[in-house]
Amino acid sequence: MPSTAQKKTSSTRPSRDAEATKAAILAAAEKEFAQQGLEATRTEDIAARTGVTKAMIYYYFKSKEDLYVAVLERVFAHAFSALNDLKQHHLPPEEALETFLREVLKFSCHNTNLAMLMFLEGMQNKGKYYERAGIPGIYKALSEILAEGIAAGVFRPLDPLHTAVNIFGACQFYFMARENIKHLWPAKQLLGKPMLEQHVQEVVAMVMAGVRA
Amino acid sequence: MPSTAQKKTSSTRPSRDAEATKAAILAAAEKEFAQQGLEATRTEDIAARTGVTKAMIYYYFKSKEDLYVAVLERVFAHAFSALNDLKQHHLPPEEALETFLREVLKFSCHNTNLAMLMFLEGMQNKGKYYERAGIPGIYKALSEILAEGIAAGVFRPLDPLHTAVNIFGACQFYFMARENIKHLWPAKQLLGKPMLEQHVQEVVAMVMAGVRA
DNA sequence: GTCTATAACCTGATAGAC
DNA sequence: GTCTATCAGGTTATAGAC
Repeated sequence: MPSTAQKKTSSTRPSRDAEATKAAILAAAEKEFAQQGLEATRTEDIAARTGVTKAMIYYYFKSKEDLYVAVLERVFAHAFSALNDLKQHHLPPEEALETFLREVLKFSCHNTNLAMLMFLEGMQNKGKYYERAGIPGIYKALSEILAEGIAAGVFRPLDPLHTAVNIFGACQFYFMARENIKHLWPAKQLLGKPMLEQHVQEVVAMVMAGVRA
Repeated sequence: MPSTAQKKTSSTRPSRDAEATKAAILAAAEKEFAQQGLEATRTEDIAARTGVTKAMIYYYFKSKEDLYVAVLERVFAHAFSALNDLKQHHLPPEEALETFLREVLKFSCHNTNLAMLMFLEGMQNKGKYYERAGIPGIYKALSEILAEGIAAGVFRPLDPLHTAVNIFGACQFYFMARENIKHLWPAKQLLGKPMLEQHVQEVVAMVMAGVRA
């Protein structure tokens, strides 16, 4: 309940700046939607987090749903297209897998809300607001890399689709369960640079070892 | 929006049976809370799913929050204590890890809402309704097994805490992302027995290979 | 134990002043 | 562009009949 609608507009965000206000609303909405999902998010909370009033949300975005779609669009579009582009390169399986993993993790580290938004959208809204086939696409891209590696004999026999899902789990769970796991490192910032770098390293190492023949 | 409050009480659930009604409410509430979280869940939807009226929820549980706590209690208590009991056995690291994995997966397969409930409770309510230290406990139990394996030389050098989190991710993601991944297997039942058994097998194989020295 | 009806409250969305 | 005031609709929770 962040109800302290502190009006620090003048310090951090110039008053009467359309672009700045719109961006601030989008950023605040992203955090709220990633935490609560579409329905449970209150426009009042987004406004408070932004430092403007509720009316501004309806001025820039015509409804809560439209704001939600705008948030998803902004966060997903870039990430998905970059992952699908990797398919063009046709690297040898081991390199392809590591490259793919690092790319997925790059996006997740860069926007730590991505995993949550994707997942809540699927679970709560059944993908109603973001079909795009982009989500199945990334699982398929990964499973194809795995299948090629098996055929080439560099990966052990495994089910490519199941393993693709489980690999994504290893990559994303850290971000999705952060409130459950943060007490494991009382002195560290879970989303700080050192911890994120270690997460990437540990996931890559475990997955590569986990699939190798 | 399951608003068809079909009154099939006489067929599946005898009218005026306190225990049956209470159990039916708990079961329906579990599904809704696992999907929507506490705030976004509507008592009306729970009632409709149960086949009774809203008033019954407040008769058996005095508030939505109390019902939520009852659901968490019922689902978590058993699972966590069983996992913590494993620590007593002191098996060799490899056996201990595989036993632990299979136990975690047994609970997740038996109650496919467990992962979602745990995770939404952490993310949305910051563990307010279910601290119990049970959640950190299971990560620590797993990381201790990993640490022992490294010391014994049977596991490769890895960060035990990070790896424990990532292993849980590989186990649980399948259940949490089910709406995102179900289209990958158009002909199969994601939560049917054959698929769950394959999930267990794939996770165990990948994790064991992923940590072995 | 179960239902219907309703009270009290909250939230998305709009109108209109500045 | 931004705010205040307000409405319509929906939600939790309760009262009281059966």
